[in-house]
Amino acid sequence: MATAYAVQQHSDLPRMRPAPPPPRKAEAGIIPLLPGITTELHRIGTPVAVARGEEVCAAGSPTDYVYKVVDGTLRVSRLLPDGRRHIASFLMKGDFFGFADLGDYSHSLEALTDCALIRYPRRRFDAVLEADPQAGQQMFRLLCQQFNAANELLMTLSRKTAAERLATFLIAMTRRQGGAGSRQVALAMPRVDIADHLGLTIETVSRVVTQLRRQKLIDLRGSNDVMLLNPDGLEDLAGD
Amino acid sequence: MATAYAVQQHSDLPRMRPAPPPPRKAEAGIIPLLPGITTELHRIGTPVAVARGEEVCAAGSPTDYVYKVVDGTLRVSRLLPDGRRHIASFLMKGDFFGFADLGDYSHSLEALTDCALIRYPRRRFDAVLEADPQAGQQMFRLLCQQFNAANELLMTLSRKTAAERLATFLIAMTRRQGGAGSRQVALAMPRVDIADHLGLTIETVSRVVTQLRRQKLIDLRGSNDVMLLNPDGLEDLAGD
DNA sequence: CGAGCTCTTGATGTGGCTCAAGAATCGTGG
DNA sequence: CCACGATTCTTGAGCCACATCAAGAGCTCG
Repeated sequence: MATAYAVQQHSDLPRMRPAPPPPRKAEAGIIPLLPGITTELHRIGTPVAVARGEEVCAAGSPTDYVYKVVDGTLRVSRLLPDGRRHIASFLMKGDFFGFADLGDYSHSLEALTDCALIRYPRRRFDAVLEADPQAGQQMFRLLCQQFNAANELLMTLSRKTAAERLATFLIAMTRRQGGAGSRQVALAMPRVDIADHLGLTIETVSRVVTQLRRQKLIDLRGSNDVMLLNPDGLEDLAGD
Repeated sequence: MATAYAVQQHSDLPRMRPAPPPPRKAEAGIIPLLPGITTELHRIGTPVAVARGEEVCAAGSPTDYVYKVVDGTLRVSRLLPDGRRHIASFLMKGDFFGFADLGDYSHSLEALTDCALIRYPRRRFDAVLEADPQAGQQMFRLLCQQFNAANELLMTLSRKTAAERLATFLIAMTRRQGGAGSRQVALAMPRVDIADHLGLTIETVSRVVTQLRRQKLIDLRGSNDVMLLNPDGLEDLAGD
């Protein structure tokens, strides 16, 4: 489960992709922040600031902490030995990380933007969950949501076309960022992250974006600022 | 979230695949079975027998029950409106179904073999989880496992080749069925289910099986009885 | 023992990947 | 505020892994 293996190329494997450059290790500067948690958890959390591009924790390292996102966007990713990458999810305000991992983190957590997090020592976190049923319920519900999101993505990756994947992604991101009726998204992640999330390449993502634009389903104001011109049409394309 | 939509073909969508025939509805015959659960849960469970091919519950129907598998193998699947299918997981002895779904089931549950299940009324199930922290913890751990399995599959579907996917699948199934050192699997599911699990077609699965056989990585005794001739080689191929 | 599956194999097609330039965009320092 | 180097994004040409289409070959179970 370690991240940086030597490359052991197999005879007929796809050619290797250079692994993305390892992000700088987070300095974990302590900043003052109101926790805003409704349970016992707020007593054991420490506010932490993380700069854009920093790695908060590495896949394979021991799960010493659980994190809650207060502000900013992060990516949850994992590498194959030869550098192929998958981004399991993007985390935003209110999302938790690390409480489903047992011994070690299965994924890395990296900041896409400057972020404000709250860090909970794992042992105490577990202790609170045991002692406070309220908190336990809340974490259980949260884990359910994450599990359901993972299953959505499974359907998307296993059976949808590139255009359907992107439509699904854009709708989901728009909802998360602005609520149900919203028609605008400021995507915090570059194309390569979208590609690695959707099981595509940057080029394909780029091509599909222009295709959706030509079909008047979306419009761009700067490459990461997306406007949904025809949400119903997009939804239709996304399927289910 | 309903299953049987009218087909609304989009201009340039992939051609439709005929939806798999709807399985017969389960008769849910009550049979005598020892529950074998270590918590309060055993008091509210009812043994249920389900015949091969029957649907235990349908995607989109209300989550009236949670199920535990006592014996047999089932598939957890979901359809796109045009019939494309994904199988999220296969359930075996000890696995639970339905406790992560909120209002309605997001997936269908269908028996691949004759099965023995235990059925828990959802309301009472939730009540037990609230009252019995022991049971709550157990379900939380179980959900963690399912979540981690889903993430494994995400990595597989997003970035692995057909051969790597099948190798990953065969190793996982072998471990689940016979433990770490085992070298044999009796696959309970037909090729089409493997294909829908791994995001491939039957033909590709079939071709990869023969390819792995030619490479002396596996051998078959009957099309569903697999022997791992070279587990390390397979593992290598599976990656990570 | 034969009807209906499921599985295998072959021929051909194609969606998305790879390789290769450019064009925008973004930081950064002068 | 602008120049410019670096990064990200777009676009094109060609290719390849896997899908599709089409037969057969085994199984399985009345």
